[in-house]
Amino acid sequence: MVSIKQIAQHVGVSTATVSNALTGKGRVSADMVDRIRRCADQLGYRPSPAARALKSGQSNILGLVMPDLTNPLFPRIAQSLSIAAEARGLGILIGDSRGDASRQQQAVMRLVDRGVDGLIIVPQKGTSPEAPRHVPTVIINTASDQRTTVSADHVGGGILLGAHIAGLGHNDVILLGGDRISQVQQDRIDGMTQGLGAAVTKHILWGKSAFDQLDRLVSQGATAIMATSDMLALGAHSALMQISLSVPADVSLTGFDDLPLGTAMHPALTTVVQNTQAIAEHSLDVLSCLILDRPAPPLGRVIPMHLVTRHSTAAPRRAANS
Amino acid sequence: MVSIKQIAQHVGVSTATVSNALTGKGRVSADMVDRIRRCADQLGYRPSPAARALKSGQSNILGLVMPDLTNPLFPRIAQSLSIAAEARGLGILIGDSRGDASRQQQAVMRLVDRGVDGLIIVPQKGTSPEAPRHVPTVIINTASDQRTTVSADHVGGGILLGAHIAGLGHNDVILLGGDRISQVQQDRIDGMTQGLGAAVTKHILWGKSAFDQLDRLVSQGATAIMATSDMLALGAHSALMQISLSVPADVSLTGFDDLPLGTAMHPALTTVVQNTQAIAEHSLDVLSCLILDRPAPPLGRVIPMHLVTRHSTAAPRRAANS
DNA sequence: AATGATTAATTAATCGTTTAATCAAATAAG
DNA sequence: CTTATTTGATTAAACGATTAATTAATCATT
Repeated sequence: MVSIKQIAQHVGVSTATVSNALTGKGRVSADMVDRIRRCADQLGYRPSPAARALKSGQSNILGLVMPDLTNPLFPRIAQSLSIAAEARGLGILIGDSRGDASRQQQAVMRLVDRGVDGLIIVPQKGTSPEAPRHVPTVIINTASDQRTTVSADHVGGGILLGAHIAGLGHNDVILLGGDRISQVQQDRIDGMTQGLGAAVTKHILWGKSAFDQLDRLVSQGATAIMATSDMLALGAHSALMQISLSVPADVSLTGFDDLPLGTAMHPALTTVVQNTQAIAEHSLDVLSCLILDRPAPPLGRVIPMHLVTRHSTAAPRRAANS
Repeated sequence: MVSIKQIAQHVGVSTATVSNALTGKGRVSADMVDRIRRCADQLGYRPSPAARALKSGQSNILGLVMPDLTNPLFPRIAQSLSIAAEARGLGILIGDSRGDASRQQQAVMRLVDRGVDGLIIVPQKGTSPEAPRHVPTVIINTASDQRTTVSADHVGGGILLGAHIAGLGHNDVILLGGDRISQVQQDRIDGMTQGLGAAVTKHILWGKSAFDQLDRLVSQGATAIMATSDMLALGAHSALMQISLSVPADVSLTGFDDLPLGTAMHPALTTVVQNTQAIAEHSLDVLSCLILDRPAPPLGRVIPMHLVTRHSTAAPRRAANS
């Protein structure tokens, strides 16, 4: 590999001058800069990241810890972060926390040992990851998580959906959660509850076993099902079809997150999107400030979600119990 | 941060001795090793990756370039790679090639500039990424791609599915591809064609507009639809339901890749899984050899796929045209 | 007891880059 | 014409770890 030393030799100056010329610091005459630049890219010089990291104490690399990636939302966040990081000249080292909290902790440690400048953690549901004191960290979870610096407004998203469903005239609704240990899902349920308003009857069910109760509840008058994720909504849709109920004619259905499958299924799913781009940008803004020890990064910011109305929701066939 | 130098000072020896004691090289007395070890973890010493990388010329970091992550299979590969890499003491730096070939090329360059020891590239469909001469690279694509060192056996997977469908007695089948530019999908189609055998009538359709033709082809006698991905299969399923055809009673349906949505939908999708774990392991084996300049890494290996029979396939209602 | 072999530690150089301190030459000011 | 000041470069140290070469001390051998 060609180093600054070789350039120095070629041009006949000291390495310090080469460094100064290339980084634009110190005093170097204009035409010397020119000669050095020319020589550098003629020789195909690429600065050594290791040497820079060693000298500066900064790797320009961030660690990203993600939960099990089966949920297609996480890759989207990862991608947004990757794009945003790249724009800031930062690299992203991935760490998988697959499964339990202890592995998550291990992943954090490994990344720190690799010399990352900062960490972005999307916690396992129900866990509280801890980063070493001296490593700047941003946690992306949900607003009601006290430690969180950045998150989508899951409650707000729920409100949007709830208001939409209530606005269509539904007044007996099933709320479907996947795992009650997840604070995100709790917040979504809370939001939906708020959005629906006090007048609407609500049945909150958790887990896949809930599918079995759909039949009974619908026959007792429920006219809409609101799931805490698109995937769950797909499952509910399948369950409904088994008992010959159609969406949205018999039952309206909503999801969360706007996954690709939401447009692949029929009817296309009414759902709520989070602006992963904005979350990524803001996470990095905060993290950059923390790393540079800059004052008062705007903490606890919440990124609004947006309603995507498609064809899985409609007015109820007739008012059920009122 | 605590360095080797501070330990040396504490214990009252030279840094060389500390280094030797900690790495187990050179000559150090047993109890000196003990004292140094003790002091090291009392002070909370963590070796500097930057310094090591500078001295050794190896970063122990691999670059992973992935196409647009909307396809949920890629995260799964990323996760498998991440786990396999970790077991080998390697880190993974991600690069997003979102969209076009030129960005993919940029992503490769950026990773190389960050000093990765090697690259793993999952190419954009229809592109030929190039890594700089001196950077060991493994490409994960499909066996018919000449440059590829590792891949799932997409043709074999297709054969498995084709044989399964033919074995059930179907003899008029629709093959559904998403994008004909993708070599992977071409191979899958080829495999399915082979697996079905010469006696079966095949209609090959590409793209989402193909959904419109399903009605006609089925009424003309087609009894099964085989898609090149689970997502596409979900789309087909929705299209079928719109024209009141049920799966598998009226039409059998198969996918590819065993995505989570395959079990969320009803009936659960018959599909084919790739062993991402094995692909990851083998990729890293090959890459490690290339990096260490070891001889003859087993090239062009193909990892078999496995059939997952669920409830979206059944014997045709009655033999259509024979 | 003198020589050689072995053991345990140290010295010093190195990886590639940055940067504070220094220096010589040229220019400006008195 | 001497004294400041500015300019453009160099020297040398530093970042943290590794390692070949070296030295000093211990032990065994004849």
